[in-house]
Amino acid sequence: MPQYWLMKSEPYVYSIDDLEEDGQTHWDGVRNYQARNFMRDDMEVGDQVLYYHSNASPPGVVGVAEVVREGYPDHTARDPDSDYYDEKATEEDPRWYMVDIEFVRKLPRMVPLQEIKDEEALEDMVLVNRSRLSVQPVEEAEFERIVAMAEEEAPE
DNA sequence: GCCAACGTTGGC
DNA sequence: GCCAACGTTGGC
Repeated sequence: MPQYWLMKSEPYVYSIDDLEEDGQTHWDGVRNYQARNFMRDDMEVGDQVLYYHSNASPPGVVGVAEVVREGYPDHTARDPDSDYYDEKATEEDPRWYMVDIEFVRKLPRMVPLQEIKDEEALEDMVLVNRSRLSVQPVEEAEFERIVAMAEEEAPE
């Protein structure tokens, strides 16, 4: 049984189209402990990911990806030239981790954050209640509901 | 561009 | 270990 997640990316930095073009990518640059722990400890190959565009207008879920490599050290933390460099990261204690994800598909339409907020079945989503977390768990029913919403017409 | 929410840092 | 200051995220 796969688990379900939501991962945020700013489309100007790395969009679903970029992921489609690349096929797969390292999810580097996460510098939040809670998000790191999910990647390091909980994500498994085959898990399904809702791909979310943050800082977009409107923000929302745009596609699906899949975990293809489980947590391993984020090498950008030890690269002084990287924007994500962290002097406290060492080989023995890498401090930051990433996973690899693969493009699965774009949804037929974006499901905007506002629609997610308006949907009663989604009121417990982490996205709605703790908006800052960039890697977060999603219930299977929530995942399926959002995918179903993308198959439907946008509400008036 | 503003600013609220919230996570992290560092002085004590 | 508390908590004020500070920095970042991300919606609007």
